[in-house]
Amino acid sequence: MLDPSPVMPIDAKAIKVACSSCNLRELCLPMGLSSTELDKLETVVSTRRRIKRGQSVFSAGDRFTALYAIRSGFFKTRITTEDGRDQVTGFQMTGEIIGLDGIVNDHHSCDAVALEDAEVCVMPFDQVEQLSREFTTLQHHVHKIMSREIVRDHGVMLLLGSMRAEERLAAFLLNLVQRLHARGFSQSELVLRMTREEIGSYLGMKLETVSRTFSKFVEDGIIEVKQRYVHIKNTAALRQIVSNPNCR
Amino acid sequence: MLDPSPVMPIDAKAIKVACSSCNLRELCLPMGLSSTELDKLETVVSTRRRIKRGQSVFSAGDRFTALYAIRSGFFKTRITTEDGRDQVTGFQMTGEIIGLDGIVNDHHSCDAVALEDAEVCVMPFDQVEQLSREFTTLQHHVHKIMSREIVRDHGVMLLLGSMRAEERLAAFLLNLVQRLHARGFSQSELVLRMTREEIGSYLGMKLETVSRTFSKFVEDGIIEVKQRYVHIKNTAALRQIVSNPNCR
DNA sequence: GGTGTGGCTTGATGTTCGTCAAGCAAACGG
DNA sequence: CCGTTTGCTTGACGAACATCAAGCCACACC
Repeated sequence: MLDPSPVMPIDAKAIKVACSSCNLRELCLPMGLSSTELDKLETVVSTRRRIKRGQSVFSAGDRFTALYAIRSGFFKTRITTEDGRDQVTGFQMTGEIIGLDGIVNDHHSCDAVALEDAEVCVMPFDQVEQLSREFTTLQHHVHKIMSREIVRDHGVMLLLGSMRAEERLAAFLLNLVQRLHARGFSQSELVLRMTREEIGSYLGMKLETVSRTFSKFVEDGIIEVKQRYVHIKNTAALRQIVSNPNCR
Repeated sequence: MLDPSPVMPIDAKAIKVACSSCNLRELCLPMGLSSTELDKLETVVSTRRRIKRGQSVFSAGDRFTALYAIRSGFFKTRITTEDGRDQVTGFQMTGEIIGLDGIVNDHHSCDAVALEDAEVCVMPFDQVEQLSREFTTLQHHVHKIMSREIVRDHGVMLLLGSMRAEERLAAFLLNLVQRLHARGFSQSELVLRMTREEIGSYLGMKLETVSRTFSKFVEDGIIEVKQRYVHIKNTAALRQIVSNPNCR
């Protein structure tokens, strides 16, 4: 009910956002909302933040205040233990929501690092909660986003707990290319935004093993690799590898 | 606003539930709610279900209708792939909420199997959503429960992605005993409700390795094991194992 | 144009854990 | 009570992956 303009921070980086004209609205939080609901949502998503490559949107320990919708760019989320262990818990791209980990303890438990220059929409969580008390659609959508994250994580557990190196990498590539395709990119070509080491951390293997497995796929004619560029020549073969535990 | 009595199913297993007198209310959904909010919640949590050992509360593919609060008993959740792979994604005990995986696709993506005779409170999700539009506290609490699950899953990824067998089992035992202690049980003794194979599936190792690792801990005088019964003699040593990646 | 530097590849070797197999203990059911 | 089943333990062996090491490639920066 309140006009957002007077409370907007005077910040060169704070840009008025218009979800209704955002070309990500079918991927992002506004999915399925009516136009009046969209109008209200825009008062919540009032600012954007630019993140330079290597910088974090938030870090473990930071106070939780907002969720972030990725407008452009590519992120990794990562947890670190006191004893210096590191685990990449996910890679996020355009239209995906990050920050859900912070809700439970009012502080974030992981870092969200930009793997390339990026831009996010800031969604103050108390306002998201308030609005989702008004709009059933939004409420339900927020629940779905959280549930999706849980289901995704279970999939990663399956991968880490029961797959071998080749299966993991094949599943990883298929997942990436599928998500990119949903965003209008090629089904068969992609540019990795992360290092072999980051892939390895996510997949529970060492960077050397990641590299060797890439080489193996190239030898088998399944993919072409040139540094970060990957061309998937045989999607079916990758699927085969994932779904055939006993192919040795 | 509606009296629940006339719509209560006439079912011997449907018992009127009273969250306000439930001794789990500090663990379960009602946490932090005022007494008037509690009264309302009771109209939502109108039935209980008894689950026999080996039976499922829900299975992958089942239509999602409700969340379940565990009143008594011990569960595992498990996902299965078409090619027959199996992954235990968690073990749940008294006061914990299961079923969150079902929200995103209106169908469950995992099975929730009782590892002993159990009883759950059925919480129809549309009613939970309705009530959490009325009560900020409940809304926020639901969000926290989902966020907690996400953070927990990230912890499991860390375990699966970067720990070795001994570290995994040590972390697992510490986690179990800590959760049991929060429920009033011993800090040093526990009875496992799951088989070695189920532990192995959860921890991404084979049952033989689980068994060998138990034996190793026994040899080192860290624990005593008699079948499912485990006595932790040296909690510090277990912690040491978890937090010392380079202890070889 | 050299010269770092970070990221990647590849080889040789070692360790951890999985696999296969056998045997035992506890629980169950006639 | 005995036979059967299920779960657990232990050993021998092998496969998969980690580790260590060397060298290469692409790219940024003087």
